[in-house]
Formats: sequence, C-alpha cells, structure tokens
Amino acid sequence: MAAIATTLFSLDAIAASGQVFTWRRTEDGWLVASGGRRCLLSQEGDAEKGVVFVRRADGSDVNADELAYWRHYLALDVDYQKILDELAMPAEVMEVGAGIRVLAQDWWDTAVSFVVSQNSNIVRIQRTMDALLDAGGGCVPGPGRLSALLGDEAFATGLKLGYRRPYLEALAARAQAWYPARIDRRDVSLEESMAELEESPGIGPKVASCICLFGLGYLEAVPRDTWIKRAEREHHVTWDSRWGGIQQQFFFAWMREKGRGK
DNA sequence: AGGCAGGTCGGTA
DNA sequence: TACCGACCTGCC
Repeated sequence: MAAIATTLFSLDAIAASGQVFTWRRTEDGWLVASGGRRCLLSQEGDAEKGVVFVRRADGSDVNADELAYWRHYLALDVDYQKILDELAMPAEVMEVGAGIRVLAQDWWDTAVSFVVSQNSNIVRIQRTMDALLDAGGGCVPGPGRLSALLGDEAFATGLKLGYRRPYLEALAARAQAWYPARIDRRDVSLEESMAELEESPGIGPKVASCICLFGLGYLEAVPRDTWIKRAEREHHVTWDSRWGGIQQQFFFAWMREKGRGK
C-alpha cells in the first residue's frame, strides 16, 4: 500500500477544521473526494510524526500519478515547518490546531461547498454535501450534472438549500464556461480572482476568499467569518501577507474550541 | 423558545 | 463607504 511519511500533519485535525466537506469517515479511514477522483486515507502516528496510507476507494493500490495527485492535495509538498516557524503563532493556538494543513482542493468542489455553507452551520452543510456526494457517485457533481439535479424538484427540495438554491444554479450555469479552465491561477492576482468569483450571485467576500484559499491555492487569502472577525476584535490578530490563510485556519480552530467551552 | 450558524443582498444615510 | 434587516433551515 502506498505510504507517505508525515510531520505536522493530521487527517483528523484537517477533517475537523471546517475547510472540507467532501470527506466521510469509514471504518477503514477517510473516504475522500476531489475533482472527480476518490481515495481512501488512513494514518498511523500523530500530528507530530506519522504515516499516511493512500488507497483507491475500493482498497486497491494507487499508481504513481494518483499518489502524486493526493500528495499535492494533502499539501504534503509544502514546507509547513518553515511556514509555521515564520508565522510564530501563540503556543496555545499551535496546540489546538496541531496537524492542520490547508488542502489543495478542487476549485469547483470548494465553490459548491462554500456557497452551500453561507449563513449555515457545519452539521447542516455536511448533510447537504453528503446528499450531493451520494448523487454524484461519491464525488461532487460537475456543473452540468448539478444543474440537472437542481432542476429535479424532488431532489432539490430534499437538499434543504433554502434561498441558496438559486445561488447554486447560477454558479453551475457560469461554471460550465469556466470549468475546468481555472485550475492554474498563478498568473492571476488574488484580487482579480476574488472579483471574478464575486460576480456570481451568492458569492460575497467570505465565500470568494474560501474558494481562493481552499480551491485556487492562494495561501494569502483570509476568509473573514464571524469567528475570525471576533479574533480580530478581541485579540487584535493581524494576518501574514504570504500565508495568512494558513494562519487563519489555526485561529479559526482555536476560536471555535474556546467558543465551545462557553 | 429563540438566538445563532464559516454570509449575501438590496436599500438607506 | 458603512450599516441595517431580511432570509431558508435546523442545531444548540
């Protein structure tokens, strides 16, 4: 079975971090979907030092291309030792967020997930995404397929999208022209990508920055939700111009952990 | 029982 | 530019 040695990495921490809604727990590990692909991930060891095992969803061995895809997806090609050293976050924040990495998700998957997420809660978001994953054979349905599904009254009603349904329909309509052409955004500034995404109804600054950070590789993008705004207000946190998005994930986990206690 | 949830939109000053 | 209420739904 394909294995990757890891440091500063935890599947469970990532799964709990609120950045991804296409993972599902099974008895064999995490069943993960991204960009029309699936795999099964499991881990031995802990966030400090461990091994991640990568299999196909059916349990068979992955080939070299598949392994490379998931290694990149899991951000195991990024030097977190260096980044976390430079970010120099408080020990308590580092501890709560131990093992978190910002995944390199498929942009469409994140666009759908975070349009669904707006003004909702994680349990509800996950339930809607699970229903979509089921409908897509384990993966997020592509734009064409999603349009068809949303046009099916019975199915669409069952998703309980509320007022987000037309937002998702608009996204799917626009994305038929975009998809999958926006994978490489290295020549496009964060500001340009944000502006383009925000042209779609239902995508505001928060959702756009989530898509940029989680789905388009802009590690400097900082999604500012209610928790992060509170961190800024109460703890005067400021964001690193290169890896603010990574920093944001740690503070998000920390704020949420503290919020649970109260 | 009612505020709140990984917000956005349209209207108002 | 900045603030405000409305908004589907269901958890806590």
